[in-house]
Amino acid sequence: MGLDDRKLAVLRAIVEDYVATQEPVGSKALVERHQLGVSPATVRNDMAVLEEEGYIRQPHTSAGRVPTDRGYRLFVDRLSRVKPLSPAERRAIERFLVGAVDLDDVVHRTVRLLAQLTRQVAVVQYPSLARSKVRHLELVPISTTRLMVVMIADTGRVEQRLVELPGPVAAEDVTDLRRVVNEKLVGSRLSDTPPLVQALVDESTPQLRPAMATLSSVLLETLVERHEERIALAGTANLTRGGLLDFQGSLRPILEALEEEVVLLKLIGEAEPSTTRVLIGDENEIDNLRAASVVSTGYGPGATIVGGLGVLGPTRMDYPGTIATVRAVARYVGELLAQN
Amino acid sequence: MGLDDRKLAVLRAIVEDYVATQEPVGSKALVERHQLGVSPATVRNDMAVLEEEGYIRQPHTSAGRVPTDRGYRLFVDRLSRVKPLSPAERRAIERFLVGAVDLDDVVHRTVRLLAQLTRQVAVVQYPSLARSKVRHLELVPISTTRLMVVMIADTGRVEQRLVELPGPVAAEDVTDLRRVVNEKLVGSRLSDTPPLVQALVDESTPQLRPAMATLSSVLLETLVERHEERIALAGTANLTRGGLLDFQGSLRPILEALEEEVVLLKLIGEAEPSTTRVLIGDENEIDNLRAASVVSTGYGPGATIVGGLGVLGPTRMDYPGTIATVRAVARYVGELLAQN
DNA sequence: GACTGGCACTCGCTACAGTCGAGTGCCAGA
DNA sequence: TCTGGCACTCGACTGTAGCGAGTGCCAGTC
Repeated sequence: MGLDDRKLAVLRAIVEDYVATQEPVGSKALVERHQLGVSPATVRNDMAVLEEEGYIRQPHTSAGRVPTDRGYRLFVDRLSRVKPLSPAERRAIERFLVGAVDLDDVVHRTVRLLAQLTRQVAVVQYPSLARSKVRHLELVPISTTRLMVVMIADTGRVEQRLVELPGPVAAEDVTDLRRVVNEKLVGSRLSDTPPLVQALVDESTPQLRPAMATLSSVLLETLVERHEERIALAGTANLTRGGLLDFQGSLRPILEALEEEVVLLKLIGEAEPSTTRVLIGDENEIDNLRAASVVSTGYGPGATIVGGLGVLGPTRMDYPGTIATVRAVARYVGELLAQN
Repeated sequence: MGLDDRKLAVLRAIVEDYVATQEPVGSKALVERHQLGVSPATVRNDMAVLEEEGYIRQPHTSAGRVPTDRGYRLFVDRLSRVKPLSPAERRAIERFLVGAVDLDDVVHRTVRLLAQLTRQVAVVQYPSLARSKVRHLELVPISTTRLMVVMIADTGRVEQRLVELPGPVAAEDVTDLRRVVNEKLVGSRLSDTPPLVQALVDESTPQLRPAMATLSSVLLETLVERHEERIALAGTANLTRGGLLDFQGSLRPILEALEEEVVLLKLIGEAEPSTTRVLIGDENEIDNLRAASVVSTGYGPGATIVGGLGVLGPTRMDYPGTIATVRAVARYVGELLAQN
């Protein structure tokens, strides 16, 4: 088990070279390209140990070595420093994000930016409703028996839903409904609302009760229970970089997984404060993504987290660079949101 | 030039066989699989003529024939009948679309349905704002100098925008603004609003004028000029069907094109009433899509068109089936929208 | 004149053999 | 513990040969 420093250096060198060239790396080439201070033969011995421990493997005899998922894991955990971003990248981020006019715009710009900087598939979750507070609820009568409910969250998200009322409701009653709903719900977290919403119905006047019952059930159902998360995606074309070598030749499972919102949420939606999560290959719970790695983190104004963002790419990816970019973008987006 | 009936039958058989098998089709196989009533030799002669006219070609000598874009065009225009949908498909459409709770839901369901039925990439444009009428404009104060404008269109689309006011505005003034804006704009087409919006400013009281000016410029800019179109996409995984044979081996350009909203809009956004547009390979104006075909049509409540939808796939696609499905889905969606 | 059967020809595909070379494992020696 | 040397492995590439689907052409028939 004892991996001395040199063996670790060899592993690091293998990962770096393989990521750069996409070709199995041999002992001779390694010694030439890195100052390891030892001969190829020694490196070979180290490689044999690393292979036995499961950090690298040979695609076939008489070929160089390639890192395994486990090897990447060790590399990420212990052998790499997060690269500081280049000034050019910082500028790119700022330039890209400045001038966003609303939340939609912010999210779209962010996801494109991430895809472009990392040259990978980028995923951004809209601020989660579960973590948002109600800023305002607007009721707009569409007809006498139809209401459009527009909820504005403090994170900037706006959700609307059509409500079919059980019977006609007068304009004054709508005003009443609006007032009551806002008085009770504004400022509260959506995930905490169920009792509040229930109270709404109990406390309404008999006249308003039927309408309020429908309204509150729609609110509960669409905003809390089936809590509507949104996701933006960009950069799928990046999957085709590196020919067919990555993803063992078939993009199919990856593309399929990317179409499932549930899957995406699972990938990036479980963010914890100020952590960057890296899932490498097999560590991924989703079978379709066993050939991919995901780097994700949470973002939000200040220290709170309102959503997740991240990128997905081949296990053979530039982890230090990707991690740095994901973090930086998340931080900038957080700042942007804090300004609202 | 004279293509007699048999030659046309041969072309039709070639297209059908090639679409089904994805392999160049030879004279012998053709005669066996279709009742042409002539010998392979005769078919060969016909093939030679068809090739000379540019309807089919040989990938290489000593291989069968493959339709050219021009061949598909002739097939679509003159040799195929639109297949009626199977009852199972009709049921699938109804089952899928029933129960949609709002426009977002309708669009998402539609695009997934289309992708699933045609087994191709599906694209659905949200009802265009340019073709929508204003149903209601809501102004929600976020702070004393910030307003959220929520526009609800008669097509069900809801757009919101944050407006930074030049100075603080009192609550009563917001009420005034809301009343005025709604009085003037409700019921009008957004594309017709520029003069109306201008009038809004001219007619406001001095007190409201600065706020109204900002508000109206935002309205103009975001809803009319840079008229915000939305697009939903699904089924990209279907691009990987048929191995690497379709799209001459690289999905890259296709995926890139699909990421550009502008491109997608161009593809499906120029719908004309009750026409199904078929663009085959080279006919496509977008270079990246020269290896693909697009089948698109408009949809909307009743006879009006509010947006486009369609699918994109390899030139080697089942045109009759795809056309039928696209039309049917568009019709159902139209009916669904008409109910609102 | 249109169609057919026959025939020589083309050429991609597959299989097989041979060569090359990067890379390895192992071992004796420093 | 490291190193240089050496035999070995095996994938990648090359060249050759045979197979067969498919063609174009032509002479013959209805």
